[in-house]
Amino acid sequence: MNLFKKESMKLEKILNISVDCVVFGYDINSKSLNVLLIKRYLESKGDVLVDDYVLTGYHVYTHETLDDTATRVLKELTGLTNQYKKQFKAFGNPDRLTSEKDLLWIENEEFHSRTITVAYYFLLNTEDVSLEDNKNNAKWFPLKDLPDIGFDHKKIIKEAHEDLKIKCLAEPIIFELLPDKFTINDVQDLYESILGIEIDNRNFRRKLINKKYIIPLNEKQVGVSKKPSQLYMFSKDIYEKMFEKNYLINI
Amino acid sequence: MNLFKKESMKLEKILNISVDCVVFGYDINSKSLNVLLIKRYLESKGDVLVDDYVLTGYHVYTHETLDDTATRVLKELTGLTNQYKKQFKAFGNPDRLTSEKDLLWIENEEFHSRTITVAYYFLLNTEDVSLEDNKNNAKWFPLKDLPDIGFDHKKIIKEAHEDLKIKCLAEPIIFELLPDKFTINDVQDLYESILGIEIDNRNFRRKLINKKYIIPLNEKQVGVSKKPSQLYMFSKDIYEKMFEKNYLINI
DNA sequence: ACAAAAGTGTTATCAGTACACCCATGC
DNA sequence: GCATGGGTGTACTGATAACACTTTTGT
Repeated sequence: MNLFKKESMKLEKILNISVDCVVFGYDINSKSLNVLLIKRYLESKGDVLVDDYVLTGYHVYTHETLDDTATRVLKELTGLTNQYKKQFKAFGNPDRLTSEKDLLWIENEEFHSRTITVAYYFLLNTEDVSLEDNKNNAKWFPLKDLPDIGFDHKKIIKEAHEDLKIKCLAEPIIFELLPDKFTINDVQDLYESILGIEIDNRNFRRKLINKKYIIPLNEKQVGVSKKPSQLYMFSKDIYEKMFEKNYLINI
Repeated sequence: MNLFKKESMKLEKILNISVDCVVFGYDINSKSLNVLLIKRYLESKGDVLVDDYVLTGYHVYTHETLDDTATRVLKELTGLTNQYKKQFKAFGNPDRLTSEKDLLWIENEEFHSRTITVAYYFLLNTEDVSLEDNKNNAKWFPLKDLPDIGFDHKKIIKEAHEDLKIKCLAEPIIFELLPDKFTINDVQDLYESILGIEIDNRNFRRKLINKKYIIPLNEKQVGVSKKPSQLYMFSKDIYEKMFEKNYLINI
């Protein structure tokens, strides 16, 4: 297969199947768990017809896996690759794109109103994303304070959040939302943001520090106007070697 | 919308989107966790071209939710409705239906080789299913001893099993695989089947009996040639009232 | 010296684990 | 009376939960 052919194949979109991405970004300074949304705006003869936000997503190409579609969509929006990615659910209700606004919007687009979307979420920290001059008017919104959202994307975000809640209790994916070097309190704040609960600091500290894959660094925070705290890193290697599948039947 | 219209709409298939169902059935007598598969057989001029098993599945209709498709597929195969159902993953690799056998099979069928399938699993007990004169040649196979399987359905079964393993540790879905009245040892045997581990009987007993939603009945087994054991039932009501989301960060 | 957040210890309770024998029943 | 699986108790260990004050730093 020559390059030209490969390129031309790549451009065949499947018109009724898309991938939508819930991009979670943690802002360590404001301690806010955010979602990256893009602007949807349409006006006609001075009337604003559509003015809200949606998830980023795109058609699946004929010769592309679903995972590849998700990776491509994230790259186009943020420039990032190799972020944690999870396919969590497909959404395919016949009425999912049939509100008045959605139909208006779809008129100008290539995709069907009867589209099934495979939803992914990504985990990253907001600092890694530059939103300067992005063509989509992408913007971070706190999960707790979302704007007006189009299609069925509010539901998709909600289900992504539910899945994240469960998953972050069972696997160390929380570190995907943090910078490489973090403090114990950062991790606690983030758990509290995701789960919406309060955690006892002393017990949490002890528990986390006892994990062998949480490694203290010979470094402290700099440039903070308070006692600088100890920095740690997460070792995926050590975690995987331990293979800590605790078969606790918690039903 | 009149009935005729509704009926005719129902028959519009989406040709590149399907739902596949992994039907898990527990056989309490043989203590075997089984999967329900249907025969795929094709011969031409005396040559057997295709002879293996696949999951049951079907196209999504245009005016149908994904959940409804799954429910319909299960009903057509087993006559059952209202069984536990979980959408666990979408499979959409471009090469998922492109083996030689699969292409031969698809020739006679209405669906595309580039089909995306949304996979569900169902939980039930084998006793509830009658396989007398079923048109699909459906048959139970132990998960540990599967036959030759077509399409990418072996992978789908494997991932369903992984999801079930995780989910049965976190939620009381295990009782969906058992009859209404069961013994403590039944539950233990089933956990052992699903997880592939051995569990200490005394500890397991204590743990389970202490759950408020495990209710002892004034009944014992009958017709067994040994000491008949105490029967219990699971109370979903009590479970839900307790709302036992133990936020244990187990990472 | 003050503000702000970091960091620290003890006790009580609960849950998990390891382990071996007697019991009730149907045949 | 014997084979079969049902059912039982204890001691140890480790984890969790509740709880309030001192320390370190930058300004």
